[in-house]
Amino acid sequence: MSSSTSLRKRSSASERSRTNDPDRTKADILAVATEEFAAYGLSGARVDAIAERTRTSKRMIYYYFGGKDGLYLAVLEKAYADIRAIESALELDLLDPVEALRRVIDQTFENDDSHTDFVRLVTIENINQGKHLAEASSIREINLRIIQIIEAILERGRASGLFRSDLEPVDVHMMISAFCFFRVANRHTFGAIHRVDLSEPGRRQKHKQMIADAVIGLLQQK
Amino acid sequence: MSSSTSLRKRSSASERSRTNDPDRTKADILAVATEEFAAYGLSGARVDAIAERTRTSKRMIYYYFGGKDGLYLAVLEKAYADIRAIESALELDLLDPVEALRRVIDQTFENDDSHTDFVRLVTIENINQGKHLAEASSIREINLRIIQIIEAILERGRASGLFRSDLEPVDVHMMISAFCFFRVANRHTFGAIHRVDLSEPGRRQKHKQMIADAVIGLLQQK
DNA sequence: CATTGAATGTACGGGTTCGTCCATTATGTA
DNA sequence: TACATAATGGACGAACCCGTACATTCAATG
Repeated sequence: MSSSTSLRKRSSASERSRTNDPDRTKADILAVATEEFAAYGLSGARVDAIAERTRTSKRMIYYYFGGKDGLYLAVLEKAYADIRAIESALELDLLDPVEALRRVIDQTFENDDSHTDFVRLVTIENINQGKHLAEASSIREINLRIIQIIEAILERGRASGLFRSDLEPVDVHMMISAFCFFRVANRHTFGAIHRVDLSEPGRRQKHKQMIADAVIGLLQQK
Repeated sequence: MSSSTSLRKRSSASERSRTNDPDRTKADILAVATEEFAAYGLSGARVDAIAERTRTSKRMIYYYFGGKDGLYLAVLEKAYADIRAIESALELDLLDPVEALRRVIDQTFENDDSHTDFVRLVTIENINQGKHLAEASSIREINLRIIQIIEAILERGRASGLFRSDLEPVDVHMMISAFCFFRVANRHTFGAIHRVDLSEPGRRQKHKQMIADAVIGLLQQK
């Protein structure tokens, strides 16, 4: 038993001596952890399960992230950063306000729809009463961008008399987010109860149209 | 130490012999469990913690509900039943379609806003991929009612030429739910990021007006 | 009032899960 | 090359947590 262990010592080429690669190790852990936390929640996720699917060992999780909570926070920060990076890339200055707003809504819709992990992580953090997010100041900064974008659009829309002026950017953002987020976050219960598949392409398109029409229509009401 | 234990044997009047009351025991467990599951989620909830806060012992949880999962399912069913019972009581036949719809939206808004536990339980069940809800056929039946109510309103609205006819009741319901639900479910993350208190009365009223105007406006678009 | 099943309480065991201790190897630097 | 520090692995322990075996009491019924 133990003799066989002592035998394999740099014997085959495949069992090469280890290579230190901190960045890759961290990124690897983070990727696996994102899946695990998104799938099972904070309390449901298992540190051992994450470690197993990793190229490295559990020891590294504690070495780099301090523990389960630290890892969870890192996952959450990265998820927000990735999503908002996409939104920030929007170039809307040349479009008329209605078209620009439609573009923002389209972007949010597609983001939530294609980043299920992000939606689930945010949901989980809300179950956790946002306690971890409160410590992550970086997340707040990242999100100010989307508000600025909407604010600029509203400004231009008001200037040309298209939009009403009693709605704040943050409220408009909430409305858009609510629709796009709910479709993904509550997919399971809503789908099971009403026997509809919210991810089906046809309904997907319909909903995107609905949301845009509703928000834009609201802003144009006098 | 142990002598004192043997001493208290039907000594004081307050330590009366036990009284069997199955209904009360079940209801008691259910109430405590609702709080625990809503607070910590399915995997985060602790059976021992529930038992401790109960008038009875852990043994009774397994006696009446089979186990943690059975208890969770019972909690979920009761939560849905309670909410939809309120909605079903609406009397809308005499109102004009727009007013009736406004009444439905108002009801949904108030329900989600005042039943935080319900919102959290639904959220948790979605994190759990709706696997438990799929087994609870009762929940589906209960929810058909709200769709029927909306359908009737849409019918009348179309008949008098007020509403467009290309929106299904279930989509309208989703739109209403999405907004009302998100306000409560994502209160923590959204509030922390944008520094707004979504439960503050002023914003609450504003949001109620917004969602009603948006949905009704959408239905009136040609 | 005797009996029987329903209802309840206590104590505990087996498995799981987080975090850490100790040892070892890699890599940059003097 | 020697050394210091960073990076990694394996194994283990202590706490936690779910579920159950066993014992006991209540209440309905003949």
